[in-house]
Amino acid sequence: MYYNFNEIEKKWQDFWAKNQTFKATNNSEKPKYYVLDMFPYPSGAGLHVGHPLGYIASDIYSRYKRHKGFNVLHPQGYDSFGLPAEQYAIQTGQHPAVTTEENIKTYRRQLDQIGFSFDWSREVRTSDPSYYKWTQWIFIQLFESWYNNTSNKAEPIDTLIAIFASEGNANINAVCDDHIEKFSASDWNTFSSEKQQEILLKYRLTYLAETEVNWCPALGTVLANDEIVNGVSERGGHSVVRKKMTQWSMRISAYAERLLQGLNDIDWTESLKESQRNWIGKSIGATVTFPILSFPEGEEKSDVIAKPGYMTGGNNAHLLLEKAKAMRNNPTEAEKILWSHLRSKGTGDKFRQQHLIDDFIVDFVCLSKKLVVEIDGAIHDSQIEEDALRTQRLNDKGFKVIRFRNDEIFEDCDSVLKTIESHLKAYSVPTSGVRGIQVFTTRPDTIFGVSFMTLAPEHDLVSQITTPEQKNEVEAYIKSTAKRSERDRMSDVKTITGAFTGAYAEHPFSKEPIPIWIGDYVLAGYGTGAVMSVPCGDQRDYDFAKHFNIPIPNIFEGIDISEEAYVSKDNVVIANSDFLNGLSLKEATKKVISELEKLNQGEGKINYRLRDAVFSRQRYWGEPFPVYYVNGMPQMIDKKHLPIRLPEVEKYLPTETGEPPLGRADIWAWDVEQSEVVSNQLIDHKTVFPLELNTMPGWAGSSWYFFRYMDAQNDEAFASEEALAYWKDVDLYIGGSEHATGHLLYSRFWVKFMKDRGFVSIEEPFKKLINQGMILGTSAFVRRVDGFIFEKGKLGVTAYHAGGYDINTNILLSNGKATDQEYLKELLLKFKPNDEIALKAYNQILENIEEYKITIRPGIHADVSFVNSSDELDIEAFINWRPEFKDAEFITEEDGSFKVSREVEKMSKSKYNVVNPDAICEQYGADSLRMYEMFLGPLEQAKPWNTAGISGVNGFLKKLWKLYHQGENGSFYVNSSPPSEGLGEELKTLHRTIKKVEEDIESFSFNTSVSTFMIAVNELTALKCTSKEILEPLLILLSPYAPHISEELWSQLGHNESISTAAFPKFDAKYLVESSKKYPISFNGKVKFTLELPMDMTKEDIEKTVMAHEKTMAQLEGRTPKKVIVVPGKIVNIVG
RNA sequence: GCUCAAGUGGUGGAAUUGGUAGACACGUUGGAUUCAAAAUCCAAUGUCGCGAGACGUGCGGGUUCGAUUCCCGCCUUGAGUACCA
Repeated sequence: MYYNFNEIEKKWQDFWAKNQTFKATNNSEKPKYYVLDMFPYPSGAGLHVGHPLGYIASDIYSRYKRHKGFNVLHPQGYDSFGLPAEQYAIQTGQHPAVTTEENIKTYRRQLDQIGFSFDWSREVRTSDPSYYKWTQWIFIQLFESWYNNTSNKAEPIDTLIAIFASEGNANINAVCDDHIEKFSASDWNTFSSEKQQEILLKYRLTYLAETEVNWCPALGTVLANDEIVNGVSERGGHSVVRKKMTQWSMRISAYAERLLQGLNDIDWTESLKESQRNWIGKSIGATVTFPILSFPEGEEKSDVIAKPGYMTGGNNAHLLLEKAKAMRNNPTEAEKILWSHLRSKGTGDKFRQQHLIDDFIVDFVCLSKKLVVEIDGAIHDSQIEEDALRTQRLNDKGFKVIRFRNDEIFEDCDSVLKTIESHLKAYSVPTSGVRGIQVFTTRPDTIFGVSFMTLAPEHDLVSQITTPEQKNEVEAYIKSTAKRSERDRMSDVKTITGAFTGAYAEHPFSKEPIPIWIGDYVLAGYGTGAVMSVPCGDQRDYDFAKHFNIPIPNIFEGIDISEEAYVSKDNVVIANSDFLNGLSLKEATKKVISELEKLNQGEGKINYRLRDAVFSRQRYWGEPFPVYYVNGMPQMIDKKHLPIRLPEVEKYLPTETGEPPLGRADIWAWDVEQSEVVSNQLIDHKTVFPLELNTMPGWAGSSWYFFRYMDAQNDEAFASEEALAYWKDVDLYIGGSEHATGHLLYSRFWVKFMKDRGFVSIEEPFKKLINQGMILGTSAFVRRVDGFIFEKGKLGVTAYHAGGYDINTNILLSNGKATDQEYLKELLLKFKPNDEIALKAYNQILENIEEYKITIRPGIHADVSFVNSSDELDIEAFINWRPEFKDAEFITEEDGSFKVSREVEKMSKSKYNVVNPDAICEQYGADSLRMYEMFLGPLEQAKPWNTAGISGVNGFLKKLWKLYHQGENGSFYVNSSPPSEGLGEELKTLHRTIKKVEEDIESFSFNTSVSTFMIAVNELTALKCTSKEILEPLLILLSPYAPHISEELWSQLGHNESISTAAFPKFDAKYLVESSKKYPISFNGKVKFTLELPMDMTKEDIEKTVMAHEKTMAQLEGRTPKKVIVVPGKIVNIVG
């Protein structure tokens, strides 16, 4: 009987499926263990050998844990919403559900043939309505929650509404939008429902907000940063513009600190934690507000006008403006007098008269300092209450109101003006940053080193502050940077660009004017989109200042900044900084923050880089939102009507008007009376309303799927309380590091949220996480003579230069020829360059040809399936595949073979180096594939695939089979005789193997345990071991790695039950006790010979024996050693 | 630039606490078996050297009786990140 792996593997895969061998139960006496693989997307291309690496590792661990007596949950499913299926649908018109179903079938077939111990009864698919019902449900929970900073957790929105109704929002300490107006309880209660909803949206954990996106009009879609190359879309090369869109966002920033702190409690690799830490990007510093000194062109462009929201808007404002104009033309006497003093910057600041603010026409206003001056006639005495309300409203808008009586102006206009001037002077910039430039800095101590400000070109203020003289330059600059993607702008450090706005800000302390520049090294999305530039302390600011000839004041004592900025935070002593002189970084920081707070121009602040996550996608193939709109306000559909199913559309493209694909659906409106989705034609905005047209992003479904596996069929809840309480969290999670800042951060966020709201009891989803390294492909290249490259000088050392020239030939060189210098020189003579300059260089090179190394380019990718393990190309197959080489000249090796050159690259279709596991399973079997993938090297390390090596593990399995088939004609033979004295060596081998394999699995060092099995089988084969006492436990050790052959031999040993739950053999150290040790005897640390001595020999005896040995004498040649070091059980070293 | 890994034969890699560097495989070479091939088995295989021997874990130092392992400096490669103000 020979080892027929195809038959055996099929047999046991069927057996496992039929008997549901790996079904996990939700209640068990055994301890639980949850092993999870990262959610696969079922792509159309199927699996290549790189994909199963992590699955094999997790499967080995799962099987091992079962042997160790755990109730193991090891599920699998599909993250089946996603772009590729949608792209395919757009191209072919096929419904993504159909292609997804097909792809899943392929995946399942491929996974099954590798023999994974998944509990398929718990399979989930994110695109299945019974699954996304719960994704929608969680979305609603997020919508109905807010983050209470005081309790430091998410709470139901009802608690917030209750507070608003009883005390307004003054004392709320919540994570919310910036610049929320203050309101009282009575305000709240008089607000319209829309107004209340609008306010609540600013507090909800998922909310609608305007977000800037990369919009590609031609594709009708939003692109990610890395989908844009050189300012145009990667696909198609269409132009991309930055556009504001209203989209759902997730307030993940609320959890920044907890996401950061949580990293300390989980067993992940340091590098992974580090990238999450960087992503969260906590920095401690201060916000500083720099007032803007000049609003050229008057303040018409100030935010009062720029944000029409400040007016009542529409018809009303239009009427009021007319009225204001009339009032302006008919001033009262007092107004006339005061205006004569205020106009034309009589007080130093520009005033306007009869100006419209909100619903009010105020007498005089200085917009830049937010000061309203009202003159009250006699009539005002009778409307004190109305005036108080008016003042209150204006205050809410940030204006200060001062009132004078008519007679005050008539009697003592000077003192009136003085009062006004003192108010103008006292005006301090509100910290909201509305009237100044707000920046965040981690180095507030360097504030006296500020010599300019830099705004991101997209900053809102830019258009408002730019002077007419600078307008052209600034606009041209903005235009030129808009073309560069965020990534381009950030990676290109060398090109320094920028423009001066003509405006100045005021230094908070020195009151000096500071020029305001714009530069694309400042990014709008980070911090406040503005920087206080300290050229002496920041290299980017330094380079910018040098480039534009901006002064570089030095504020560091004893530091030379003539060549570069002093960016170090060590040994800082502040100088030239007024009240900060002589202070250290720490002292100065503390001092400056307290001074800023006194001025109301800044405060200490902790900043996080983590931005709220955009949650809308303009796609078809994703979860629909359970949301409809009433008067533009989003409404959640009641949980009991979920799921809201994805509607049918006739095409998967955006609509002609640029709406997402769901805009094409005919039946996509919500009837609140019937509680069902109905035809769009019925929309009347009374009982039938439009539904949300965006869908959810890929990470929605994958942020909580690990809970669904605990109770995958549950209709009543995303998982039952019992299941959640039993399985708790994932004990071991294996997957790629590419999810470091996406999936792994978002899931942690959702889990923390779900814990806050009491839906789950855990704070972190993944206790231990391992990244498997990528398996790389070994590409094959057919080398074509298309030019020569010359390298001169010491290769590998710094000094060498390369040159070369191109030619066009259809000559293909076998790799041996292509690397043969003599041959290449011959070839060189045949192909002279055409142009004169190259010819001259060519002749020079020929004269000194010995000094050069000639190379040619790698060549053309050949499909690896045409190449055998000795790198020989099947020329015929190659020509059939690439007919353009039909007439090519193939220069072979001396023996007539044609060799390719090899290079390690990412495994990818486009590089023709993909190896399909199907072919491997067919030729060598799943057990060989499993063992070989592990044998390749450490799990976490990237390594190249080379199919040739698989014959080694395949040979091992054959050898193993033989070990159990030492009977006549290779029949099964295992001897169950009791252990005898002769079993000593065999027991030693067994127990050494048990020890090593157990240690290796526990430390995820699977590659070394494969070697251990090989050694064990080699030894047992040499010992001709046939004893059941040895061979039976050996199978259990092996079964996690090679489950099929283990099951087969296990059943041949007479077992009727699967090997999968057999208890793991117990290691017994007594079998490994050695009586003697072969000591390496070294002289000055170099081993010269070995000497076998008893283990129990004392140090002194060892020394004596060694010194007396003839080989020692020979080594010493009569010298007397200075010292003899004896480490019992280890080594002897003789010095001297 | 920063952060984190990693540099060991022709190749993948091993050496878990400082103690015989190169386990285990692949490949290569030679041999056996075979009509032949596949498969299988045996032997050799770090480099230089006929040999004794010398040299060898990216490079340069250091600590130590002894360093792939620890320390300092540098170089290279890979991954992540992106001027985070």
